Amino acid sequence: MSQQNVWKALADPTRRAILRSLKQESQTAGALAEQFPMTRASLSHHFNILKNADLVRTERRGQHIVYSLNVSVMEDAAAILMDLFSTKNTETDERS
Amino acid sequence: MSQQNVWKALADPTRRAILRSLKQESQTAGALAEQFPMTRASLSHHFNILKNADLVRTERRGQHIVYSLNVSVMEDAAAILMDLFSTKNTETDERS
DNA sequence: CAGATATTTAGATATTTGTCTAAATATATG
DNA sequence: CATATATTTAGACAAATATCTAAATATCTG
Repeated sequence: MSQQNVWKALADPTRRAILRSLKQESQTAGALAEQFPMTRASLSHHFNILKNADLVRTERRGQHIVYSLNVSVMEDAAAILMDLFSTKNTETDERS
Repeated sequence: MSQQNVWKALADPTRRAILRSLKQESQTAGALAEQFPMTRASLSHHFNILKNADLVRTERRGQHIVYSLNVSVMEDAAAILMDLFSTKNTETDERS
């Protein structure tokens, strides 16, 4: 997980909404898809970005794939976020 | 300030580095420009995005323009960020 | 005012991003 | 095995983004 991947993942409102939904309960890709006005293919793209940032995990259950928050990485991410706002300058973040 | 503007502003590593630098002290556009390997025009573009998110403020001082953190909005932004990670689902964030 | 310095704006361009449709893959079940 | 269901992948495309160069604007100073 690169920090940049996390920031990029969080920059999109659909992806933040996915995370908020998963915060309430783990769900299959299909269940998530019903909550968003776009194709399943588009959602799948967002899932990939969230997986790349290590913010969610997947587990196959029969035909379904269950998405859940990767809680420990969410906590890391929160720390990264907060770092930007802390008074001390500790983050070492490569420029692109 | 829309939330989306804040998230987008924070998605770029150069802009996060600008914020970290301003966290230490307010600086002129020129002083900031010396810290980044890109043209002043490109930096100016990033400044605009940060201003749009209301994360920084400007004050003209003679020929110079001094950039500083908009502390209260930075605090708001931190709250927005943390909301995504809290256990309760309170954020109401429009999808694009 | 004229020239120098500081910064922004305008316009061009290459890359990235979000979305779609169509096709592929994986699993379950009759 | 054949078909149905769930999900992902591939490929295309429009819009957004980051960068550059060149020009414009603003201020200071002799």
